[in-house]
Amino acid sequence: MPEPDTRYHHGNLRETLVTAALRAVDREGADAVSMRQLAREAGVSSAAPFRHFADKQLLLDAVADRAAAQLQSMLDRAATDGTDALTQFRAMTVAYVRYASEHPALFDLIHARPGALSGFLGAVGDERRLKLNALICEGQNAGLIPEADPELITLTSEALTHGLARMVAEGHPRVRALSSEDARKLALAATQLLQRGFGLS
Amino acid sequence: MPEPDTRYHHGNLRETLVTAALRAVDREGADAVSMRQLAREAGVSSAAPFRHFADKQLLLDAVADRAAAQLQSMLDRAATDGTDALTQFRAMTVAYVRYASEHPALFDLIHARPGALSGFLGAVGDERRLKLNALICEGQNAGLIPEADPELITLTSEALTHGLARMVAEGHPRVRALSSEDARKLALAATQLLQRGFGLS
DNA sequence: GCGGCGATGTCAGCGGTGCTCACATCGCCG
DNA sequence: CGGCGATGTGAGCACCGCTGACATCGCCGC
Repeated sequence: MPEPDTRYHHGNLRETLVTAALRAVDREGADAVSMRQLAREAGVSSAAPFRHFADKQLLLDAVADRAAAQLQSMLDRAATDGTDALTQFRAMTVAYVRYASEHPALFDLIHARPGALSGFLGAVGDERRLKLNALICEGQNAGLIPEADPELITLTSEALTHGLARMVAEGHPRVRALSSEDARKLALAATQLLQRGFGLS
Repeated sequence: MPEPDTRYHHGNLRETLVTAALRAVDREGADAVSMRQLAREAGVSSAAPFRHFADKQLLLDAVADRAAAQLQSMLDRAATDGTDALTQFRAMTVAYVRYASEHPALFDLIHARPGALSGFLGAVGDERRLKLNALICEGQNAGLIPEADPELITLTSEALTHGLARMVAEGHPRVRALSSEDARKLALAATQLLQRGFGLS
């Protein structure tokens, strides 16, 4: 018994596959991973993975779920950094863009669900939107953000940060990381949007 | 001679391949197209396409170039609609988001160049940024847009419109089109950004 | 305790893919 | 008109996603 934690027949394959696939996607992009290669790395036959994932897309979905959870936890953690709404917003923006910069392929995968509800209708998008909305209302009550339709402000700031993140992620696929100076500048720009505020007349 | 415009051996294959690939990408996504399938549709052998494109990526690059040209021409056309900078900006935003909504897979492809300069460093991004910058300076001179670092305003509006476009494109992959009402609303929001204006203190 | 049964893994294989290489064919140019 | 380069062909390689029949393992009820 070389491995104490290997259960069942050969080990807990499902878990092994997901974590290996996540690393592979992160390093080489989503369409560079192959079932057969993952099976080889896990030391099982090429057909074994299909006992756990009916097809490749389902594996990628599982990877996307895990990546989304990672991102979400980073956002949550970032939101605890500041006390007022504005700095929390800024921290979330930085974290979001930073994730896109450091894990462009995973960031892609999260928003690339081909089936039904994707990126902004999926879990991450919803939670993020809720949090942003709450922050904006809080900021308005504190007088930090001008009065205006909160829905519209939320939509706009969401679009702005997502656009920044995508621009960074699309820059050089998995080459250049965002300098912390650049990140600060971008976050500043985004925050300015809220400070100035705007809305339908 | 059934075909008068077929030159050379079998016809002008290169052109045929690019247009067929463009339609295929638009309808079914980039990784749903295959060299062999395209060859079949063109009535040539599976190896023929490789006389014109050393590998699949180069074909997709050509398709992306063509799509980018399409998009660019729509943006140019949209920019002639209005007289003042603000309405021109709004028209460009609508056109940009509309293209992303109607051709999500092509919009993806344009920004997905894996090699060197991609989306925002490529031709479309540059021309768009230049045009936006010009519009903003023009708007500032006309007093329509508050004085502030034009570079920063350009970056922000670029990110905002790109973010909106991606959110729409990611919504339901190639299912739902953007209602003209929604488009108007989004453009309004983006324009508000400029009207209010903002910049580094 | 043990026998059966479901979950898990194996093997061989199907049709598809990107891509290559030796060869055939065509048009143009000297 | 003859040769040559551009273009298309056919066979084939290695890989892929995925399938079905079969083997093996652990657990659960008898």
